[in-house]
Amino acid sequence: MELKDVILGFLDWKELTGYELKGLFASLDFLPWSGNNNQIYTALLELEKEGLVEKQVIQQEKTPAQKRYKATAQGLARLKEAVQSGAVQAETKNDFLLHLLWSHCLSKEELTALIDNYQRQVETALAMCREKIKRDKVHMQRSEREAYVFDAVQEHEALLLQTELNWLSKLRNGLANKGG
Amino acid sequence: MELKDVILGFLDWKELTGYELKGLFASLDFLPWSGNNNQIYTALLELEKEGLVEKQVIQQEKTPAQKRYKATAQGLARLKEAVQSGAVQAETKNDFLLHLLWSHCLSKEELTALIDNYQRQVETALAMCREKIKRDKVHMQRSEREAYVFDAVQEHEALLLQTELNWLSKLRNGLANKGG
DNA sequence: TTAACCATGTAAAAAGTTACATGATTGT
DNA sequence: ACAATCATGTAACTTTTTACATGGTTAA
Repeated sequence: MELKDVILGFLDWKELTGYELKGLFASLDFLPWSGNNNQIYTALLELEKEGLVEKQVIQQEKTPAQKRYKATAQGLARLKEAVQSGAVQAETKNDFLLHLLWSHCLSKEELTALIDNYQRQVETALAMCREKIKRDKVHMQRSEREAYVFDAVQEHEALLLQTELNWLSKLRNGLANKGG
Repeated sequence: MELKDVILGFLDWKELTGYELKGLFASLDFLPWSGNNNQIYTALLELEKEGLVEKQVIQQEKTPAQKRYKATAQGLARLKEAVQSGAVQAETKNDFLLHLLWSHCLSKEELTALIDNYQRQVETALAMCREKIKRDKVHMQRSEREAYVFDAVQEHEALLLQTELNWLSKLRNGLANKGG
């Protein structure tokens, strides 16, 4: 599933401007695009050229004009196709694993410090993740099912962080039991 | 930690050619670079220019000449710095989450089929992952500690896949309990 | 007055993938 | 014959990020 398909999903859910889409990409951590201007605005132009979205220009008194987009029928058709296509296997970039891989060059104390630091970092990330889920205003809830699914998607990240902490704890114990 | 640091780690462990490095990047799933020619050979040239690695050209009778690299003292110093620097928070690209996010456009049966397919895919990936760990010949074991750490790094991926299956199971139950 | 918000777009740079280019050897 | 392995490197392309460019409003 590429960026344009995800945007299509948002524009099927709600009429949105490029600026609002940027906000969504910035606030939803499970979206693997930064949502910078270049990505969003060029994607919208392309989607429009392909007839998958249509826009409505709204002139405002004090703030600049808005281009409010929504998905067309063809857009929705393409979205459904994308949703039903096979998912690409998830891939994780875990920088800490690389640090650990070459930790041979560290003393026992240095290695312990490395693990301690990372554990604190993950704990913080988990706390922030849970905080965000709580006070997040974005909710896809056109149906009870959609609301449930959206929660599951958001909880996914917290689960990964908790798994990381469990793995770290096991690593720490394993290293301690090996002695100095 | 960038590509050059990881290569430095390998060349501190063992003298290797670009070709052999390519093989390592292809076989170790936790390395977030494909290890294509462009990446490896240009990285090696740069590392050499910076004095972080040095090479030994070995002429062979039948196969092309080898350039066998190893890390220098400065290279090792840079590696240790990189290892001790703060790790970047892990980031996951999970395509299935995006499919799920817009699954609103699917019927109950279509959604179930989507989840079924993905579950089978993850089960296969987990089986392959475990297989690979078993028959893998690459082992960093300059010390007992390093061997332990290497195992932990390899197990990390299997743990993530198992977590994905647990999460899927919970999702499936949750959707079933909501009724049709 | 300084920063954040609103609102859209383009240009340049960096990172990553795929393809091109060469060429002998070994196994099926 | 055909594919795979060994061995190195470059060129073209795609994707992603960062920076440029503009400019009014609102709140601390």
